[in-house]
Amino acid sequence: MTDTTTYTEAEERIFEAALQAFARKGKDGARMQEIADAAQINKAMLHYYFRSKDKLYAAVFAYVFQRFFAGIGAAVEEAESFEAVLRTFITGYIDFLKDHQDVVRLMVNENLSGGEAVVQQVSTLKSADGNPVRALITRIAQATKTGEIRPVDPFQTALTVLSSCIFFFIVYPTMREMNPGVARDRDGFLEERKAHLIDLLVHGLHPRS
Amino acid sequence: MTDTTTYTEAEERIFEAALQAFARKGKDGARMQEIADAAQINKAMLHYYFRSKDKLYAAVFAYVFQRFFAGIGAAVEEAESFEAVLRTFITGYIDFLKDHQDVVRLMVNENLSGGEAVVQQVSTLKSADGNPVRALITRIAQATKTGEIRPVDPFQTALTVLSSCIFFFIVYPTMREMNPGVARDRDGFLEERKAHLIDLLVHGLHPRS
DNA sequence: GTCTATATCTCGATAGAC
DNA sequence: GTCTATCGAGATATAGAC
Repeated sequence: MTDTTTYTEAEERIFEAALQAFARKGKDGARMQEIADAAQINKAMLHYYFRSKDKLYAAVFAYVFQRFFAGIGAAVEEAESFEAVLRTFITGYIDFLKDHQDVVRLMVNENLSGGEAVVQQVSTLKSADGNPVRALITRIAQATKTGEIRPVDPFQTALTVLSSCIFFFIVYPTMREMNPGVARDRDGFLEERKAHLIDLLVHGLHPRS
Repeated sequence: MTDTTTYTEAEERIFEAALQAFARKGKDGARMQEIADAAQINKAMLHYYFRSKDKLYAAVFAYVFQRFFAGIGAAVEEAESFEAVLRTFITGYIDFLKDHQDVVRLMVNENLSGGEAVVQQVSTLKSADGNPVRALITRIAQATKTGEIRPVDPFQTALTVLSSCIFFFIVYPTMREMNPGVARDRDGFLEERKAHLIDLLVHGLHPRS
């Protein structure tokens, strides 16, 4: 189930509709009928194309999982100084998340309900040796050895960076309610967020006497 | 629906069972039957006590919402230096989250499905003037003015601190899969996490020339 | 207050005509 | 490939005996 999988026009619409439904209501909460409606297709055709709800979910999740980590990978590649890595990563990943919010929601939903689908997908990353999280961790470890940054735990640091970028999109409804300014100028807030995170992490990781 | 609400013994059991079910499978995915079973009660009694699934969910969410922010509040109070605030908050809040993982899951689930229940609850915090997130933000703003820390955006900083503490618990299944060491010694990992976050943030916020 | 039995509805899935 | 009609499982909710 790689990225090379191709779909017909109808299947594409189903896919997008299913992603949106599963992301908002989870695997159990989503309804085949609403997916069919959103895809402008008959409900019977949904089963004709994807056999069952489980199979549809599995296909959508596999797609989302690859996307989620591809977004990370694209941001780590090709950067010289570690500060440039940090800058590129934070900017690139927040932009990616902004454009793929359903991807985040589905990933989180899957984790909340146990994450059984995650298990199989993780092995995909390992075997391909293209795990972008590991790439980020390795890059951090490298920078601690060269003295480019303070001696920090690479795994913890990577987790902190990811947390700080992703969490906002998860709790956006609460954020919006507590600080209406966030909703009034969402893009502006996200630009501020990038700057804040780069500033905080560069200072937090900078070597000291 | 304040904390002063009292419940009978049976209602307490229902409450705990419902929290667990809603947290793992969401409002739609959770089943009244499984809640009844877990509460060691007849399914009809569930409706006798709480009328409907919607009302049960509303009651559980209100309880969880208060708990979630009370956990933040308890950690901000009574600390002298800002570094002490940071230390107390991170230690206290991670410990709180560790002991109330279903609270996190339910909060996130609600946000993923639109967060309609959040709207009413936020007004509760505002009117009571006991919004602990605002307290944290105020404390950060204060520290920037006295020069105790660098001039940073208080809202962004508070969001970063919360993100870094909470996110791990949301994506734990994925973490465990990518780094089995996390599952082998969970408590140890969380102690490391506290130390890492305190270290990173203290350095990141420390005033510089 | 407690439980059994059941009404009512909704969902996933399929049969079968076209 | 496409659609209508429907089956059967399982869900919420309630009626009514005790």
